Amino acid sequence: MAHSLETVLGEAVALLDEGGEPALTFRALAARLGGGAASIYWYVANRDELLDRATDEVMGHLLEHTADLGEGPDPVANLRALSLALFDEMRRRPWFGSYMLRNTGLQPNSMLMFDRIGQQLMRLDLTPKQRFHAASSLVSYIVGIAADMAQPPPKEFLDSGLEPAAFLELYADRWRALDPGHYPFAHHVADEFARHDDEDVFRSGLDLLLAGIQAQAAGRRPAHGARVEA
Amino acid sequence: MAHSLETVLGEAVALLDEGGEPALTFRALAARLGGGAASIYWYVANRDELLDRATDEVMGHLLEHTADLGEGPDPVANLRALSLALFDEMRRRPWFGSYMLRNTGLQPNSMLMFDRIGQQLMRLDLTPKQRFHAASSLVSYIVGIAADMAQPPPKEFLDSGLEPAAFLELYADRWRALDPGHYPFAHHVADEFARHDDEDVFRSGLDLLLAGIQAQAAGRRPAHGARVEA
DNA sequence: TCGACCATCGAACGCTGTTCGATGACTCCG
DNA sequence: CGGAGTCATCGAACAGCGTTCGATGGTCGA
Repeated sequence: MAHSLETVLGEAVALLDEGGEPALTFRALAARLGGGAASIYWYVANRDELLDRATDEVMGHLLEHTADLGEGPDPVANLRALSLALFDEMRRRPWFGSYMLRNTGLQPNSMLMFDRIGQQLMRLDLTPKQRFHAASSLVSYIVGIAADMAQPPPKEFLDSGLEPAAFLELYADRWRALDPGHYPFAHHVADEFARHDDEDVFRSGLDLLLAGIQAQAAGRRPAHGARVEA
Repeated sequence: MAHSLETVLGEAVALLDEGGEPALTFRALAARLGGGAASIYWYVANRDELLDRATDEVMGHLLEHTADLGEGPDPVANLRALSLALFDEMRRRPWFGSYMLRNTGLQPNSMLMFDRIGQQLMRLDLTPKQRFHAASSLVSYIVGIAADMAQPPPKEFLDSGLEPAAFLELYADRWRALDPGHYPFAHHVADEFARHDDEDVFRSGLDLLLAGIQAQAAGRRPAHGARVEA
């Protein structure tokens, strides 16, 4: 069968989309491509490189689709838009976030995304060190949220067949069942947890970071227009 | 051979400390315990549960060693101290962070740590929703940094035998070799990257978040004593 | 003394990533 | 036209993995 690096990566991404990281198997991928598992090694040195290239592939597409997101007048708004685009992609592909930050040197598109974030920070009045720290913190935060959402739903959920909201409520009940003496906070926020929306949580922490960055740029004066609510 | 859940988890943690997650093998663990691999299944249902319990084990020890870290007068300072304790543990055990947030229901100690963070937030003048968002954001950020540090050093490094600082400089050179037109930010912060210290970066983002939280508590007035520099 | 339960064991199964040598197709050069 | 050589693919095999199973002996209470 006639393959090509593109078709290999394309099918690899499809496999990842369908079953997550454990579903990406050389044999399963070979079956899709209509050939033997050994053939894949012609295009890729090992499974790690396959994963790297697959994630960089989707990062490349994401960069294309968001090419215009850095051109707004407000750099902070651009950072928010860029971060939300990453969040959307991670919601679509839970496996994606997990491999986002292993910049093993290859992964040029991940590096490009990092640079895009940094370019917005260069438009703010910050020191290079502040900019480097800000970019790193933003990426780490995004990846942290990604790792959270990448957790596969416990099989209790898959078995129960409940709606996500109902399952969340069931989970909140488990919080409420804890000993209030040892877990006062769990009780305090059980309701919030039951009703929470992942994107709200993401936006909230993101805005904390962005407000802090903007405050730095404004020279410690209170930031204008920075959303610190919610 | 006579095992016990404690010795099993203890040796599992030792194995993880020595070789990271891939080193934790049922056969390797059995060899350490002086028995067969199948015996481990008496104490643990499968490898996932073994990992969960092992991480919860070290989280338990961490909770003990930091039991006094929530008693300071300033909740924000307590949050910083708690976060730094987690950071230290992740630096000591790179594998630890990766498994910190899979709260599959078991993992009572991870839940306890989450609650401890929340308890400090309960001392701040925030809405329950704000507190839930703040706790989630803090944990996500910490985990994101953890994921970053959990990346095994590329084998180029292990082969070269260079000092970490020298290797970092070599990496920075690679940034400097990129096309400045496509990667302006990489050039802009290459020096910072070469000299950066992981803990500084962590503290920086952490302070952004904490400053934002404190600003929320202060009702949008500029926060007192929140470190926004660096 | 007998049965029940606890803890452990060796052997095996099915799966994984990966390697190797062979095999055919295709291109280029004399 | 013919042979050399690279390209791409293949089947088979290897070592390792998590996991299961049935058997085995040890320990305890009745």
